[in-house]
Amino acid sequence: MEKQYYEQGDTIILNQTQDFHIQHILECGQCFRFEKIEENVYQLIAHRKKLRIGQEKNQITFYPMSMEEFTTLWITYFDLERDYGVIKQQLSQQDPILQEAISYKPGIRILRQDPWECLISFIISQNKRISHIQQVIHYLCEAFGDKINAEDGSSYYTFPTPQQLAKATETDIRGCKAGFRAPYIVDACHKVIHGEVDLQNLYQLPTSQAKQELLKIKGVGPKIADCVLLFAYGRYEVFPTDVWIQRMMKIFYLGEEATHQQIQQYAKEKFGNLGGFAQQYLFYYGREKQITKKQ
DNA sequence: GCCCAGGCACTCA
DNA sequence: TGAGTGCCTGGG
Repeated sequence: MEKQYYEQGDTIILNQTQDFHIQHILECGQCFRFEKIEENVYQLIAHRKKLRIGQEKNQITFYPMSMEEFTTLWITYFDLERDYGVIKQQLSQQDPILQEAISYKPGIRILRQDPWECLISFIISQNKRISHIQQVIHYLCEAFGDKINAEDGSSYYTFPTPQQLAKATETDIRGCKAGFRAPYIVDACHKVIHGEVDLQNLYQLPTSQAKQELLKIKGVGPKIADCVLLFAYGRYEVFPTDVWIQRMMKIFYLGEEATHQQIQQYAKEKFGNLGGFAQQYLFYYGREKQITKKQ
């Protein structure tokens, strides 16, 4: 992306609103530690920071933010160097359904999140609504993360590190309303701390091997592994297939009888390295419009 | 009160 | 190997 951002006091202003919509980015189901303050104004906690992101017609503001912090952390986080225009064009060209899904929420971008936080968040996500997932994560952060006092006098909690979370017993984690997922979180802590699953090393591995590593953790199946690969490791060729995506693929492309495997195979052939992006447009579209049968 | 939600593990054929 | 079922919890 061309350099379309500049510093103004303790705010960074981004003049690139074509392929960036803060609501689409945060509410498309890829991340959970955000809060809507008002229309098009959100608070986000990531990288141990809390920031306020506002979007008006032609500009997006990040506050509080220095140019240095923006360039070292947030350009990567928001994937700002990637030209989503090209991706959207490629996907739209081959398919009217995707074209519709993309034009419905054109401002989606795939965030590059912290693998550990992403892993735990998606373990929590099974059988839960987003508000509930957010609640459990909040409890975990409050109980085991660091409390940070912001300059404006407010405070917030960081996402607990594996070491911090490992101090929790299964009972503690159940106390955070994690329910049957509590032992899964304990297992994730154990395997990560003892190096049985090396999250840093996954960056170096081919996607299929990285997936095998993630699957070693209890409570992590193909869907959650794919979500982590996509939202933390930037493996855009994966196609996380949950119930919504399954519905969409059956309704729009493959028919009711299609198996999970056929869906994966079809997505691989059709979307290739853009599978992750296609998935996210389709998912958000389907869920928002509650598409549960052929229109 | 009942049903079910952005899956997974476990069991049993 | 594949299908069926239970799971914490809270919101509709």
